[in-house]
Amino acid sequence: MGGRRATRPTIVDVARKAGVSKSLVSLVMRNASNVSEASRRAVLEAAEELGYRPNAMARSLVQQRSFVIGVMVSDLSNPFFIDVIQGATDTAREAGYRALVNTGGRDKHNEEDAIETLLRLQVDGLVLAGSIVDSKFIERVGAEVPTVITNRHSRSQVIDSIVIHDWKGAAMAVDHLVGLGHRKIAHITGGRGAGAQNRLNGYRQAMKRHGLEGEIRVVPGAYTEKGGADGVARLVDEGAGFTAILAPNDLAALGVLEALSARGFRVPEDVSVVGYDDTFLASLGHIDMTSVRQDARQMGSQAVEMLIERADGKRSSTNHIVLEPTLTVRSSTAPPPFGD
Amino acid sequence: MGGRRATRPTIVDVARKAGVSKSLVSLVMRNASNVSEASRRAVLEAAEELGYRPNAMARSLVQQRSFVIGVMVSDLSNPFFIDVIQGATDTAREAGYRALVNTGGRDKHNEEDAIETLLRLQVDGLVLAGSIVDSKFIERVGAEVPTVITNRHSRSQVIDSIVIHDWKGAAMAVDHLVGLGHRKIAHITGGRGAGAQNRLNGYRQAMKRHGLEGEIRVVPGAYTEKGGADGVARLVDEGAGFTAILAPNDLAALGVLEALSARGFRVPEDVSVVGYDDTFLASLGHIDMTSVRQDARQMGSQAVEMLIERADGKRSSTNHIVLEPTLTVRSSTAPPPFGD
DNA sequence: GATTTCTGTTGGAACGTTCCAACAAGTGCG
DNA sequence: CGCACTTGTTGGAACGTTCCAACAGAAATC
Repeated sequence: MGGRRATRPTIVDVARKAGVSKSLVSLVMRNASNVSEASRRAVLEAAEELGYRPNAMARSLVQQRSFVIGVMVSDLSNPFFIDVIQGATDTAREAGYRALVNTGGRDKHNEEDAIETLLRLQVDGLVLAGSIVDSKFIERVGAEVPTVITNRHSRSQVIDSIVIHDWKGAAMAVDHLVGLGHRKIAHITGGRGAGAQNRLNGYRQAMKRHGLEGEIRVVPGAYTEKGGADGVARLVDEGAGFTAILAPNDLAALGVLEALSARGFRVPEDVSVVGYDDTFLASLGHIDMTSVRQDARQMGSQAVEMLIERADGKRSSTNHIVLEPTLTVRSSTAPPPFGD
Repeated sequence: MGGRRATRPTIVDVARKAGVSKSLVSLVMRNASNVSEASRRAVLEAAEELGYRPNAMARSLVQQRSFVIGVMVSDLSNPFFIDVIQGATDTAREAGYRALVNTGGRDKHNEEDAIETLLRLQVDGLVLAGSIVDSKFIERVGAEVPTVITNRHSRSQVIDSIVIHDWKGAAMAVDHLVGLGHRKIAHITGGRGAGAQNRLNGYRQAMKRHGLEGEIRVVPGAYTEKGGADGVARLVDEGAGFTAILAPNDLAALGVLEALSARGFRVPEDVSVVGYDDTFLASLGHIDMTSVRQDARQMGSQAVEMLIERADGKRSSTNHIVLEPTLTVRSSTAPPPFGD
């Protein structure tokens, strides 16, 4: 049962069967123009019968191009990156490339390993989505193959980058809350997560701009549910009041919601909450949370476009792109309680 | 800026630089045993200096093995499959293989295309996670390369399969609810989704087994938030009472929760809700939902193990594995309201 | 009718590896 | 000392494709 798998037929087998040269088979498979109808049919028929499938490795070996774009994504469990992948995949497909995903699981060593694997497979371009590996490593990689890094600020001369303006996103959230009448707006940070530092700065600046310098409240957190919950615990322990919380991302915001309700705070009546990333989590009916929207799909898509430009030799200068965030307002934000 | 990328150094360049033959370089790179310390060092040094990186394509071409396992996942936005990928990736890595992910986005044509791409890359094995392509197509694929299909029942003589006992999972949920005292247990189905039919059958059988044949209530739904919400609307419209709902998966269950709360039902005081898959969604503190647990990671892991067994020629019989679900009880289920 | 151009086809070199049979230089043993 | 064995190294063939210069035959041009 199952049986031995026959070795796969090669171009030579097809040629023999169709009674032509292997070169002609090659031409037919790439549907070149100067092939007679008769030969074309004979070849296709033979190929079909044998179940022939071109060997992409042999092909890239001689062509020196694989038409594969590697996507190394640090953290698959973050819905944000899933969207990046989808954008990259679709755009690659439209351009005649394929996107292959490898994951590092937020472990530096595994990430390097994943990148190494993709490089050995001779990918034509590399998207590093939220990678945590050293700049030095990335720089070396970029010298070998067109590379775009996302969600991480870069000044490299070699690597293209594409980020969403974290600073501005945080500021927009603050503006929204201030517009609703809030003054006591606290921020739980994303720790050493990608973009967290800029979001923090954006928060600070915006508070100052609104003359709320004295109300700045920052507690350390992380890009996880627990990070958000811990942040709330800290805020409450410290005693000073707050009427709104800016979380570092959506997952953390969920932790915030949970921790608040456990402590008897109602959202948004007592406290307003703003998430970040606007992943599907924020849009779940049961949650329906205001969140800073980052267009992850667009990000993946544009990253691939940049790579293909480079691969085709259409560009040799380095691009650092900054996308604009927007704010998706939902029902987790409202004016502060009376008297605050 | 950016500059022209030099062509990559090959094994011959390293050999020349180190003053040895390319064969010896090859041996060093695969760290073979019979190499003198002196040569080894010379080679490694030269390789380092040139930034040499073995070309995996050339290697697989001659070895007739790529040590790559392809994972075609139909729907990246389902957290369940993300876990399957993680399991597959980790297990592959431990066994000296790499897992590369390609996605079809729930589109039949794109899925076939994704599979084709992986095949042309000469993967040593293929995991089809929740694929919706024709059995006929899959059967042909399986004749070429070791293949495991997950979450889809198969009787194939060629393709291995690995599923979780959907029938039993649904029955466990019913048992749990009956144990709490429920009788009016409704089921919202997953439509044509993978495993949905079996879950439905499991529900029916379990109801009968408990002598609740007359209480069977089934409404059509889908594996989406909307599917769950629509199901609730239907149940309410139809008028007959219910004290518990078995959703077809977690996402749908979230829709159920939302629709219930919009209609003024409290969970679990008025209605108990059970989800399916036990993804991270169910465990979110804010949601904390009882759900039928399917060990997705284990599934991905075992799929890869089966592939490697085949690739190593250690097995030629076909395996159809059925994993056991368990029930994770959380706070969305409780005894029915008094009097029901 | 000779030359040029076009059309369709071809065999061999190349891509960057691994495999393999063969070898030179030691090392051990009777 | 002669022989067998071991250790370390080697060049060439092979993997399955594409590229390229070259070709034969037909069609077009003078």
